[in-house]
Amino acid sequence: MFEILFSYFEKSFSLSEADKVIISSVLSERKLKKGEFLQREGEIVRYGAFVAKGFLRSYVIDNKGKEHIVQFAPDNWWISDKAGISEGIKASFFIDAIEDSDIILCDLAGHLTMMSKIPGYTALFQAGIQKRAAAKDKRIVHSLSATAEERYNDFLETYPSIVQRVPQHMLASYLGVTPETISRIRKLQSQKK
Amino acid sequence: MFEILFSYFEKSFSLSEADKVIISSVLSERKLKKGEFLQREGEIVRYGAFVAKGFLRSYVIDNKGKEHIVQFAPDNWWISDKAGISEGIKASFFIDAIEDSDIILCDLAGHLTMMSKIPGYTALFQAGIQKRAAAKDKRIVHSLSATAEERYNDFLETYPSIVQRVPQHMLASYLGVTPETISRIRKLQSQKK
DNA sequence: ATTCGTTCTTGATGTAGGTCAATGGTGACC
DNA sequence: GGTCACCATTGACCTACATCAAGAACGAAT
Repeated sequence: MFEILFSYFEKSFSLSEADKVIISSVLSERKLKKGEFLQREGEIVRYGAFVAKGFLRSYVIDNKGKEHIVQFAPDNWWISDKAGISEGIKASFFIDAIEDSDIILCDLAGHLTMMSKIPGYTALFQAGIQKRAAAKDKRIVHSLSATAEERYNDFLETYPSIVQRVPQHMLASYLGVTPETISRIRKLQSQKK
Repeated sequence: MFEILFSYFEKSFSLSEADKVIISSVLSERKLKKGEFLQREGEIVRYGAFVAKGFLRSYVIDNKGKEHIVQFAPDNWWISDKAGISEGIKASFFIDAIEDSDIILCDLAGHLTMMSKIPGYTALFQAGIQKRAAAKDKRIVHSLSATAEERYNDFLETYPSIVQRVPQHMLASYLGVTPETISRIRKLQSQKK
């Protein structure tokens, strides 16, 4: 299972055998069944997770009892509560598996070890932070200004592979609309063509 | 002007005289008149900025020609295009001054120097990244799920000092509503009491 | 003092998308 | 194979907010 993480890393930088030893000694593996939780809101956060296979999501429940999906994490994505990995912090999200999943857990110690010993990791991590921040800014602006249909189309373009895999009420929850609206948008668009 | 930055730092960690020398040799000062730009969309980004005095904002213009404010930065805040400071990247935002402002510029080299020589800075920077990421997540969820009035009230609570200083059409732009809506919300609330 | 620009207010009307409710499809489990 | 959840669809109606338009209040510039 670490092999998947290795080849993920090797898309950005090369790993020596020694690096691989460090990584596998410092991280741990876990399997999640569909529906199983990695963390619940309010629990103490210990790990960030890399999805080797499967599909996770993070979400919050607002004061009206409604779920709002914050992030999808299909294969080869990282998911964590805060940006990066911290420790002793209360989780603000729920994170659970949408499909049976194999994940790799990274705690703060592991993160720090990799940061100090594997420069490529540090660079990748920093770049990831920036990319995510930019994506969040874009999502904020979009959710404030774009129509439901625009957001839907944008999601299709940006994450075509995700659309296939999530039930559409989850897509609705991510986009901040009702499932009915997604249904109507799809109908409209199929008629247009 | 560096004094303001120093005391900002010293709220989190202590600075030696040597640290202060490093900092002031590596950063630069600048004044902006109200309305002046620090950067425009598409320009090459060189600096993150610390607002010593005054008020900046960042915003985008969408394809319908509408402005959307991404961030406000009053005294003692940082503002930058991406999370953190990078170089040779095209700006995705406009950043300009809402009031006459004194700012301190930090380029990538300065950032790296401080990261390597001043551990307190590194810690503060990391913590800042996390706080911002969490704030953005909250804003995303809010903008997808809360009503205009809820978002307005939340902004009042979270940033009471900012509300005083920005014209309300900018507040509207930040919240993703029209100025008319803000006006009506205010009227409603003043009647209630 | 007067003009002008800018911001804020208020009203009338339109519309995107939410809510509610009924119906049909589909897969899991006994 | 039938029952039972769960999910998507569709329609009728409603509401929050946008849009458009017309003043009012304020300060800055001449």
